[in-house]
Amino acid sequence: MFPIVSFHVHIKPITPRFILPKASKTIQSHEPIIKSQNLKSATSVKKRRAKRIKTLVDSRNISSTRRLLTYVESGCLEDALHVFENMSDSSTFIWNMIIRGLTNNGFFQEAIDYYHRMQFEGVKADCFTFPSLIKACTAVFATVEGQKVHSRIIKLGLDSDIYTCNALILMYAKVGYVKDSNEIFEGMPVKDLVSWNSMISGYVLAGDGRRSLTCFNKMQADGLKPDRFSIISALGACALGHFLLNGKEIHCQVIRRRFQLDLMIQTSLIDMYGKCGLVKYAEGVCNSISQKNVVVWNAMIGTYAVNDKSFESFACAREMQENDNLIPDIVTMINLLPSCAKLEALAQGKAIHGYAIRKGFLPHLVLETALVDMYGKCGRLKLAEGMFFHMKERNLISWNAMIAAYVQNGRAREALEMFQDLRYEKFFPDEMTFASILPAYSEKALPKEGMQIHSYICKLGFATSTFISNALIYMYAKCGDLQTAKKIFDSMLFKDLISWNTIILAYAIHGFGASSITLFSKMREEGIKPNGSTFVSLLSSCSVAGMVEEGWEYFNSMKRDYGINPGIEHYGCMLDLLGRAGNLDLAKRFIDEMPLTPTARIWGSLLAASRHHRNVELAELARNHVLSLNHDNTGCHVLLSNMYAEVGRWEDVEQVRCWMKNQGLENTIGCSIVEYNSNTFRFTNHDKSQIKSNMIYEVLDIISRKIGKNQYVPDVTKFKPLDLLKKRDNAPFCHSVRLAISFGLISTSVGNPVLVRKNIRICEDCHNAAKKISEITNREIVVGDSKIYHHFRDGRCSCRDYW
DNA sequence: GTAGGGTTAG
Repeated sequence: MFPIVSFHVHIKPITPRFILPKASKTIQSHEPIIKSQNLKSATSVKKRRAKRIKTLVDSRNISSTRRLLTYVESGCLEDALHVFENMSDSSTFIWNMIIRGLTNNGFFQEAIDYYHRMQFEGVKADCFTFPSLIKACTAVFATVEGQKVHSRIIKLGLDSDIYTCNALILMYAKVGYVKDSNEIFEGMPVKDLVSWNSMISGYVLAGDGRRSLTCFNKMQADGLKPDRFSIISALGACALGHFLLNGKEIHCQVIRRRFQLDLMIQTSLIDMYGKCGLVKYAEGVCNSISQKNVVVWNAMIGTYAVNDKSFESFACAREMQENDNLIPDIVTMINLLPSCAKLEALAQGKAIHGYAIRKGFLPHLVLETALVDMYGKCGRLKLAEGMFFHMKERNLISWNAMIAAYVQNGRAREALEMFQDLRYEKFFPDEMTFASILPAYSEKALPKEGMQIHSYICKLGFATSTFISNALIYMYAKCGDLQTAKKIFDSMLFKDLISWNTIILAYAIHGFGASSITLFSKMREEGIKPNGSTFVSLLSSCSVAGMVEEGWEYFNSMKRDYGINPGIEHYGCMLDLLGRAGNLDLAKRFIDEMPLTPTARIWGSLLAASRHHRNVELAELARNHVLSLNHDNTGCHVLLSNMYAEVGRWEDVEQVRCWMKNQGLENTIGCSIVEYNSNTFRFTNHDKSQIKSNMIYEVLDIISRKIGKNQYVPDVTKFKPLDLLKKRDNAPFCHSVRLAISFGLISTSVGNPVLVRKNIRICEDCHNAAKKISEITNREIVVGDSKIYHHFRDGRCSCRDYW
């Protein structure tokens, strides 16, 4: 398939979830990603042509002005500049020539600089100067410069010049001031087809597909016939807003107007169908093109990529090289990288990176951002960081990619720091930023911090977005504020499947299984069809709330009633349920018989069940499987080590600890946090650093005496004296959760629940203590551990003592 | 003798 050549790329073994139904779609490991002949850079045709023209022009006796014009028109910029700098004449005409030459050859800032020089030298700009100059300002997003130029145009009385206005329309739309574009457009005394096309295209540039189409229709109502430019832009609008019906209408128009052989229109049609999710239609258009160019192929590769057809996108890239002998370009790379990310095909991704370096594609803002994204999604955070921090130029999208990479790799702290840093840059967060950062808040924050980010979202006007609301529901639920999560859900104008899945999961996290099931019924009543994720939410809910029978019923109904094949996540939830029921043999058999390869999560679930039912042998087996999968899940090892300690197998404890040390794995330091007066208070075990420390310990002492201080210390007779000492150092009496609960009890008013968040799972001793504390203090205590929320009330916990 | 609108991209 694709890029690169000088070495063969091997794709990593693909886990079952990535195998497509058709076996023919697999990538052959012996196939290089990019063919070798494509590595040879195309000899510079342009340079040779320029040389020819120069020889021709030099041999003739023509004026400098004519010579300048010829050089500019043939792209011989160096020669043009040389002639220009040696000319004695300094007319507006020759300045216009040089500004146009610079702009058309991509030297935008230089074009602006020459305009300044022109002003400095007192040469008056005219209506021919501005279109090229504005184009240059647009290209480099020189908003302020563009506005100054606009004032100058008004002063010179050129603001009704049709060419200049058309250029201004595009400039304002591209730099984010589409209202100004519209004002210019509406104020034009005479509009031509280009003016309409500029406005249609301007709305697309501004991301407003709906207004673009309105403009397209208005133009026709005004009696103007759309040309190929109008159609290409209008198709862009349909692609942007996923307006399939409008897109199809335009396709009909294309056929009626006999535009169907226009390659650019065909490309736009592929893109439109691709973005609207109609892959078959896109393929149809693509197949009808006899002479495809790279852009057509790229549009098709992009279509497959956005429609989750990663293998097809690779196959398409191969076909482009093998059948059409075309060389992949930067856009090909950019379109393929998401497919690498989807398949976690790191080798392919690296091969593309290597190819890009060899071809001299880097540095390139979009390509580098796509690489950050790919490395992040393939779990290579270091590579993503290396890419991002070495980028010469970054925009909001690159920042979003890096923030998302941190979040996806469990580094919420770094993600939050980056989000703070963003404020020091010239960027304002957009929808994507919030969608990426909210999971980090879900991981780390408490309700007040969550509310702060929520109000920031409202301030920037993103609160009505379904996309963002879904992320907010999850964040509030994970922060412990289920009520606000539900409030947001209820107030949403448009709820999609993800909204329903999220609210069902929200209740699952808090152990309210019955509510999850009620919500599922409501969802069905509203005609929303569940998907695989819905069942992950539902089965988790059944598992957390101990609803074993209901869980089995939903698991069986997936395939039977909804045609959904259970995935590894569903098997994981069922295993949690079996673990809760206590039949470990059945759980083990369930793993042996399941049709998918067990993952670390599956073995982790068995390990948790073994811990709960004190089966050390099975726990060892589960941990060995986790080890064989090369998974660095610290929790598994700590769990086993604790089990060994509980039965007094101290040598084994030491062995696990030593092994962890050798592997460079550190035991996560447990900490619990409580919010009080908008401040977050953090406690570690035996913490005495808080201001109210004395009071906290006094309260803890009173409580402990009431619930029986030694009641939950494991049987000490099993311990060796030295180990007993060690154990006492870490006595559950002073565990961070209890310190946090004590602090919560004295700092919150009676009647309100005490909310504590913990970074690791709650231990059995503290779980028992929390139940007792809720009983004797008559307070609701809510402890969110790394997986679920425990609601302690009247001596009972919502998890029914299984977690 | 000069100028403006278009395809694929995170």
